[in-house]
Amino acid sequence: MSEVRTRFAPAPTGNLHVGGAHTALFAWLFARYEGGEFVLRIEDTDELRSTEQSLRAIYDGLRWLGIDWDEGPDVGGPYAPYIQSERLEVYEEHIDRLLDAGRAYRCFCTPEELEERREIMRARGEPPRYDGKCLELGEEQRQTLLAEGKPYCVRFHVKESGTTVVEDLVRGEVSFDNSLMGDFVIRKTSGYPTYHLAVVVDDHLMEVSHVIRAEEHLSNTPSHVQLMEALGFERPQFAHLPLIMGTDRTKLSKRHGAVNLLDYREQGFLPEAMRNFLALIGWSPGTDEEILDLQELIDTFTLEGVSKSPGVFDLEKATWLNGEYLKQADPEYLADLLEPILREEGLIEEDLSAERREWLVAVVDLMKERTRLLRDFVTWGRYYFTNDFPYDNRARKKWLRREEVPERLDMLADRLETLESWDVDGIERVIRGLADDLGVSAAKVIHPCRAAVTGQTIGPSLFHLMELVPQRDVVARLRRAAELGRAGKMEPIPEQDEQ
RNA sequence: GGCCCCAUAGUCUAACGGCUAGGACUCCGCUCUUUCAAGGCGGCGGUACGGGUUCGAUUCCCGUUGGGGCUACCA
Repeated sequence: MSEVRTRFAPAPTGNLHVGGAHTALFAWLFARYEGGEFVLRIEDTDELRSTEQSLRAIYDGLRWLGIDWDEGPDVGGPYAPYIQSERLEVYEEHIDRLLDAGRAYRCFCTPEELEERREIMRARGEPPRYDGKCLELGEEQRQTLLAEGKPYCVRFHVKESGTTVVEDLVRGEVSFDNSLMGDFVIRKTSGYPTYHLAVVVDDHLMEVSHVIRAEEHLSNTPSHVQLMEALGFERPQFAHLPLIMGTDRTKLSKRHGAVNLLDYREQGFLPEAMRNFLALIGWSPGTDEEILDLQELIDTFTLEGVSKSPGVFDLEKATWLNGEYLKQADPEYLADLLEPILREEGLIEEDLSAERREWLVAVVDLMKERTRLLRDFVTWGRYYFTNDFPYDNRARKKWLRREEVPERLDMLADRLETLESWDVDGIERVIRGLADDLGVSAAKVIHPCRAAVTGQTIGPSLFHLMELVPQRDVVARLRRAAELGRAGKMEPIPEQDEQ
């Protein structure tokens, strides 16, 4: 009775989007914090838009974030099945009960008629709700229409007066005027139940204790409550979460670009960072802590900490947070995540030898301090993997096009070519030695060398980075840059962004 | 239009009537360093507005404004 059971009940239409993931995360965290159960239920009562592919995307997305479910379509459970299209008889039964009790009735109005009448109501400035036409149907007319085989849907007859009060754990008491509600459809002409009927029946049958969902459902809740009352169900607790909005302050949707959770995996987000970031939209642990691992999230999550106002999905902050996670991450782990990405870019071979793998881990360890997304490894870190990298304009302007540079690069190439031990100390000795012999500061050699070897003016410690690039390649890069410089081919590229 | 929700810097948030409204992202400056997109230090910037209640309002009440959600045989 006091057991907490929450659920995430997505419609398998399209990808798991960020908003859905946010809702799922909160419902899951609450269940975990309370030591209760978390159920995954698939609401595919939209027969036309539901797809198998979408179902897989939901599984993938949730798993990626580290959200697991105690009961669900794939794992089963005591209240199976967990896919609504497989529970049709259950809904039918409840619809019949409402029909028998006179709380629901068959409606023969066609969509066209409905639309027409709604239009009229709108024109008159009235709320465009169902006018109750078929409620007035006499038994005889009903039988005739039925006998004619006229298609119908079933509508729930809402209370005509009074108010319905919803007790919400996030928002407090919210009341709705019953006279403003229209009789809504609970069984479509197709025979499928609508969301409103199915959600109410399933939450009851599956003994969901806390209905945690996004705020867009708050307005539907009085309808659900009336359905529960008519069916004699006990009310669950409700908690309506703030919506996630795009930067234009409307509900995050396809229009905003990347709303598919898994797109962020593609972009190089770590799941723990995305999870942490999502948790921070509309919730706060109440302290200044912002970087919270899974266990900390579970330990500190409460509904009291959930805010009422919607939050904007701030990609900048998500990226920063990801960078923080990257810094702290185990290089072996990051290398695992990076391998497929690098392979896809053609930057590493299919099978990594133990030695190559070790090298990759070293590259990751050196770079992770200053990356924010895994993808940064293939852009900023491209020079570790291939000699085919661009020279950015800063490198060109500051060093590579300068007159004295080519000669120095060649001298450095000559000395490095014969270096016996290709390691940090050896490399540093050669570079500083050349600077000494030239009577210039070390920086005057270091900077051009970095520009020639990486194409950039910034990056990790030069000596450490060079150690990870084959000696032969470094020498070749130095000579190539010298040659291009002399040929006047190191001028800044106009169309390239210079900052 | 109707109903419902919301309102602390550009963004995410803390403060649940009582210190100079705290933290984070972004931006800017300084600093360390061979470089910075990393580190360290610092700075700009906020209680939407108007009324109440109160000794005292970010906080409570009302209104205004603004934003959002719902208004489907989608969920």
